[in-house]
Order: sequence, then C-alpha cells, then structure tokens
Amino acid sequence: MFLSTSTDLRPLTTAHLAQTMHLLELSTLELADAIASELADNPALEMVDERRCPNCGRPLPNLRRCPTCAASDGSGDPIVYLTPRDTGSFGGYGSDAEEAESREVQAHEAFGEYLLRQIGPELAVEDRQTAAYLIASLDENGFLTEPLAESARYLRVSLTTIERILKLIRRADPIGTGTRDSRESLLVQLEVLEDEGPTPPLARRMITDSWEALGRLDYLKIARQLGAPRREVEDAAQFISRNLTPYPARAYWGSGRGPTAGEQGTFHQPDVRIARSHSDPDGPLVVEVFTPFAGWLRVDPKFRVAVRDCSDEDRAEWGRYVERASLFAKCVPQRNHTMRRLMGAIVREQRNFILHGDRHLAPMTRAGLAKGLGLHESTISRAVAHKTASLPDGRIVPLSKFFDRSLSVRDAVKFIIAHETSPLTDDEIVRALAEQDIHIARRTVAKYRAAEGILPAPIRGRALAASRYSTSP
DNA sequence: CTATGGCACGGATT
DNA sequence: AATCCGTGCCATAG
Repeated sequence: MFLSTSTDLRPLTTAHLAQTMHLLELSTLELADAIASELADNPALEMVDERRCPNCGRPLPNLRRCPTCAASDGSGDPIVYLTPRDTGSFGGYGSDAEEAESREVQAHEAFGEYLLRQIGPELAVEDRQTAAYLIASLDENGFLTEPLAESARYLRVSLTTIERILKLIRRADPIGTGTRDSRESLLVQLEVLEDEGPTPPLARRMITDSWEALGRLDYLKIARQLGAPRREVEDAAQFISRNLTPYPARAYWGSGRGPTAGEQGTFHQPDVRIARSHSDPDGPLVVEVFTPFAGWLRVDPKFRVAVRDCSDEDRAEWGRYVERASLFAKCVPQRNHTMRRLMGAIVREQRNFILHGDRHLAPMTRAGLAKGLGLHESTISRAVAHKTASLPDGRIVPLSKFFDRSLSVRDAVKFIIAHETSPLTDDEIVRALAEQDIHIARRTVAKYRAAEGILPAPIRGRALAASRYSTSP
C-alpha cells in the first residue's frame, strides 16, 4: 500500500525550497496552508497528531498550556508561550473561496467557519447542522437574539440539544459568543476565567444583580445593593473592565471604531494575543503566539524504512524527500521559537503602549531589536511582516505598528485638537507640542492632521458653527 | 497676508 | 537597492 502511493511522487520544485526559508514571513494562517501543501507534496513528511508543547516538545495530555513554558521567571518580563490553534487548513477544502457578494458576508461566513472548526471535534455528526444554523443566526455582535424554543421547533431538535451545542459555542474563541446579550456574555467569560484561576468573588453578583449600576459605574449604589465595601466593588469593576469584553465578537472584525480603514468588515484572526494576567493585572503581560496545529512534524519512520529497503535507483530520489521533510520539520519549530523571542522583546519594550495607548509607543526600530536579539535585521522584518496582534483592550493591530515612528506624536496632535477651545492652526499646534518637548515642523503637523482625517482649522471652525444649527452631527 | 496642500529632496530604515 | 518619512519651498485659496 505504501509503495503504491510512492509512484505518483510530485517533483520537488525550487519554489518549495525557497518557501522553506521564508516560513517566518508567513502569518499563522499562511503557515497552516504551507504545511498542508507540504504534507500533500512530500510523502516523507508526517504530522503526528499528538498534543505537545510547541515550544519544549513535552507531551500535553488534556492541557491547554505547557505549565513549564507558561511560567513567569520572576524577572517581570512578559510571559510568552506558543498556543496551538486549529486553523482548519488541514480539512482539505480549497483555499480559493468563491468571491462573496459583499465583504460583510464574507467576514461573517469566515467567522462562522472559525467557530464551527473549533467545536467540530466535540460535535456529533447529526449535531453539525444544528450548530451551523445557530452560528448563522448570530447577529453582528455575535449574539443570538432568536428565542431558543423557536430554533428548536424549526430544526426539530430538543431544547436540551440546542443548549448543549450553544454551551460549546459560548466557550469557543472568542469566548462569550452565542449568548443573548452583553450581560450573559460577560458571565460566560467570567466562568471561563474562574476555571483558570482566582477571580474577585463580587464580580459575578455585580453582573447578575447590579447590571444597571455597573453600566453607569455607580460604585456607591452597587456597594449598597450588594452590601459590600466600596473598595472591593471598585476592584471587581476594574477586573471586569480589564478582563472581560461586552462584545467579544467585535474584536474579530478589525477595530470597531478608529480610522484603520480597509480593515473594517474583515474577519481577522490575530497571530498573537497580548493580555494582562488576570490573576495579577499589574504583573507581567501574557503573550500567546499562535501556531496553526496541535501536533508535530517529523519524517515518517515507515518512509525511512522504505528508503533503506528500496532499489538503488529509487533511493536517490526518495532520499531527497526525506532530507526535505527533515529540514521542514526543523524549520517550523524554529520559526515559532523566533516568533516567541521576538514577541517577548517587543512586549517588554512596549508595555506602556500596550497598556496605556498610542501616546506611549516607544521609539523602536527593527534594526535595534535585531541587535538585541542577536538576529539579522531581515529576520526581524520577515517576522514582523503580515502579522497582527490583539491587545488587552481588544484592538487588533499589525505588528508593524510597534515600529511606527510617528504614532505617539500623531496621537498627541489628536489629543490637542480634541481638547482645543477654538480651532488651533497648525502653527499653534506646533507650539503646543513644543511645550511637551515634541519638536516637529509645521508642515509635518499638517500631514499628521490629514492622516488622521482631521479638517484644517478654518473649516473645523465652520463645521463647529454649522453643527449648532443643524440636527445631524 | 495667513493658513494649507503639492511636489520634491535627502536621510533614515528596511 | 528600494521604500518610507520629515521637511523646505512655493503656489493657491480665502
């Protein structure tokens, strides 16, 4: 059986070889495709479907994270680990999806597929259709507004079945999708965090019993309602706002607001997730670098045996496959290791930016980072290219943003204009910036202002005046 | 005359 | 080597 498959070996192309060297510049999704096609083309390569820590290689039976690799070393440095995430590219369906009518539909479908793929393995075959229906009924916030009884009647399945499937959807990434509203969503998210570690005991009651007051941040009222000290209420509220998000699905459609045009309406899975440690929000940041599969790659031992036993004329060709498979199997973990180191360095350098916003972005160059890590600068460039990270506040930003030289100044310009009493001219903005020790030319302010989509001072004045008389904003 | 945008140049970055 | 970015100069609009 094995020999029969070997008759249709596909030729090794130079393009493939070149690709092996370029694994670093692939996003998680692209890497999944690359691995899938390599597995298809090279019979000597095998994926072992056994969960292992993608970093240290230890087996991980029923564990999501490797306890050793996910531990803090106590130095205050960010905790960076690799997280296997099934991207679904091994299912065999083509990557060139049909052109959808609108990007919105495309995004929704991709999001649905993403959910379905995660829960697929835990789903009985006859439940797949039900799950697909439920996911398709989600609204733009990822909520399920249709009454469950109605879905049950339409699908002719029991309410308990629906609830069982829904429970899977709710706990899949992004956690809290498939709930009825923000409140239920927060509860599900809290539940998952409770499984992982300690959470403020007040948090749950605040969401269930003091929802209204929580929305208005009325801590005094919550404290009175729950009979708890105000101090504890504030702590719990801070925990909620830092670790839970009312619209978990939104993070997957680019940044909901903000002028990152072109990204909107696109479903996007980040390649890296940066979060606060929920047990210690002021401690080291927790960074997950996603890898596209849970198993590991190696040269198929059966193929090795076959090479040893085969005829001389076959040996040369088959040997090339073995060599390539072996190289590829080494390159993938190498890539992930580099990504892990790189993210550690970036997050250490940009902690303030990650936690406190654009204005705190520190100047950082790829070249400087390369020196610090002992890597070539082109390696850093490749590793940064085509990848995105999700930040603790839910925004998804390209990794290149960490190297934006002008972001903090642009943000300062935005801030000045947002707080002006009367429209400031570009020259006046230059002077305002100088007071913050930021020295740039007038012409540059004009460019930043334009880049942020802010109108020139005289027109801003008019727009302000006009808005007093018109009803539309 | 003042505020701004277009074009192009040079230096830094990739 | 190619690209990006800040800036100066100059034309133009109000």
